[in-house]
Amino acid sequence: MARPKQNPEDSVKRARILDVASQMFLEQGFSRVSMDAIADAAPVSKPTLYSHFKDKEALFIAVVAPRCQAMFQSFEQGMATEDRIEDALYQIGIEFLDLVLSPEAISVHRTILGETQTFPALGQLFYETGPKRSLEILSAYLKKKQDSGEIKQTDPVAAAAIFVSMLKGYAHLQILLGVRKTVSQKERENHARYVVEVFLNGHRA
Amino acid sequence: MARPKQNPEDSVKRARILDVASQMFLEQGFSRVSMDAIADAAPVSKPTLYSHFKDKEALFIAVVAPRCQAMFQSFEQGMATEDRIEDALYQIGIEFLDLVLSPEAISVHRTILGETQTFPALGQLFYETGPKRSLEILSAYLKKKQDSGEIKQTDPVAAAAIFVSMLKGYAHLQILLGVRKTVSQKERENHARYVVEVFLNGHRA
DNA sequence: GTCTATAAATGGATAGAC
DNA sequence: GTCTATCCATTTATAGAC
Repeated sequence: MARPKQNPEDSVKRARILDVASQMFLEQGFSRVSMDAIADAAPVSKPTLYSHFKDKEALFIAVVAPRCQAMFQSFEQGMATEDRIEDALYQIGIEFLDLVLSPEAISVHRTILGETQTFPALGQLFYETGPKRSLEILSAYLKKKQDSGEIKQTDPVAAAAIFVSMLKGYAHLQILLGVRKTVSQKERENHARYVVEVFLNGHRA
Repeated sequence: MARPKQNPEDSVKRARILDVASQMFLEQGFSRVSMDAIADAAPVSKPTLYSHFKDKEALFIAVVAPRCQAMFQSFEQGMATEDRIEDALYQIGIEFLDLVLSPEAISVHRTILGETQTFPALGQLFYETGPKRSLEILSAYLKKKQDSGEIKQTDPVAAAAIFVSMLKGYAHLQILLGVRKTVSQKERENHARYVVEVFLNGHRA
């Protein structure tokens, strides 16, 4: 973990390694990518590779962990809008869909699921920096709206979970499974609108 | 694919191979399991292994494909009940949860997601024998209820998708990620009840 | 830190005897 | 079909020169 030295050349190579390793791991999964292939693509020699990362597992974690952190940050910000609840939920919905349907997020999601058995800590990390954070933020928002009487008093966490689950819907699964490639902007909008409607009908005060 | 011969000994070994390969693949994923390990665990020699299955990929498909088919059959049957729609949806919900939260289904789901890049056909197969079938059956049911005026006229496929997505909820993701191990019967019942309520409120005629 | 070269182990797959 | 034994490519990881 500690950077080997202060040589500026280091960080360049280290960055290159992380870059290609990231791409390859997220594309092919942990087991199917060899350290040789990473070294060749970086391009650095294998001893250099091993001077930066203790072993293959360390490199994998160094690649995937920051992705988990970064991915959900954009989502956390767009939550502060003070519109009518219909508009706010719709906006949240669109942003959430843009996030979880992005090729980046799909790759991370798929890769982590595939290696959950091997790296249990990674599944935990992903969940806590991603889905769990989203749930906390959204449920806090819903709680506020419950207290102000705009929606019915129910378990805000359960409500948030159901909202997010509806949003993901079948499209997310289809893309994860490779059955379809993209979801058009128009589809996202229609879906988000529909979800907000069902959700609000189910939680009217 | 063609059975090598009619020797009764064959099918026994073949079954043993499929049995241990199934367990190992679903536990560890494709890449992490070696043909050596399978042969050792069966236990058969490697040439025997290769006499039954052309190569590792063929064995993997022979293991996973039937699981996809089998898993969802139980679900398809419980659909014919003629209760009030509240009760029917609740019953469908419970059965669906029992299916997708079972260790078996979780293993299959996780394994296939992990290997989707490598075996695109498998993702397709899983989707079509599993989620797609469920969607078709449920949406046909909802269509009937729409035509009889019990619920609002909307796109029945979208409605079915949203219902199933709510059912899976966060519990499914948490288990896939290894964050939690089980969901108690009581939790399933509460969740299903809540989902049915939200769904019906959102689709009242 | 970086390289070339290689160690040591394991992977998938097969030859040839029975 | 089944076995023992083995081939050959590839894997992770390191030694030793610069």
